Amino acid sequence: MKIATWNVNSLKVRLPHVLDWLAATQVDVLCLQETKTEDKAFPYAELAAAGYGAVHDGQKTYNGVAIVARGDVSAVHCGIPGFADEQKRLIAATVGGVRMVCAYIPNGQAVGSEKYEYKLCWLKALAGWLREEMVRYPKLVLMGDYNIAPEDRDVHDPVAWKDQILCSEPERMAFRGLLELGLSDAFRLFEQPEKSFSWWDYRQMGFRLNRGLRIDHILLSPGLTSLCRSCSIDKAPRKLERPSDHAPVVAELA
DNA sequence: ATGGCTTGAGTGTCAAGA
Repeated sequence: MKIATWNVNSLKVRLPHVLDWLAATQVDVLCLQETKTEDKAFPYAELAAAGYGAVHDGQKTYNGVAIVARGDVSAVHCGIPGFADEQKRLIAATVGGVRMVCAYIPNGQAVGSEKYEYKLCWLKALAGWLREEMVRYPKLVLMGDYNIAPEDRDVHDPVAWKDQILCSEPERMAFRGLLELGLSDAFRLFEQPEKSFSWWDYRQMGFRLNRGLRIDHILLSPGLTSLCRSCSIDKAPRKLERPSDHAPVVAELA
């Protein structure tokens, strides 16, 4: 089974890229973040024509998450149980016997800001819920836009980014907290090129100069880690006209 | 340079992203 995560930064704008990419890669499950659309405008028909079902939890303008998949999608759940949140940032569903959790973790804006506190609270609630969810579902994958670069090697300029948003120690501690639940970073199970990133700023030729961060991740429960055969970042869609600022991350499970 | 792009809202120009 081939699984992937992609922050598309508006599904309305990026739908042609998504459809082309699905056809080219033949992934079985694709988690989307920042659809920026309400459910009634979600392109269910276009995806169905391509052979994919979908579940979506969205809102106008901001956020919005979806799981696009071939085959049966069951036991759909939106949001973190017990954590009241207006923002549509998490959707979970079971596909092919695997629990797929698609998350758009808050950006945090600036260290010390109100949004930063919200981000840390959100991560704490996520970890608390996942601890139980992993018992219920031994085969679980958490994928999405984490808005955290876990280590300095995930940052093009670690000195400039030191203690900045996406790289601060409390954010990295929260990421390690997820690993301590038993989750593994699929990307780091394999040898990878140096300076591998999943997001590049639109400004200042960020992509051409490879000034990026690795903030999109696929984390696997122990029951899936042993089945993971590969994990990579596909930079091809980032090179297209009017790209998302994020590239998809793909993993293959036996 | 709290800037530099891009998106959605909505028709002015701003909020938000990362």
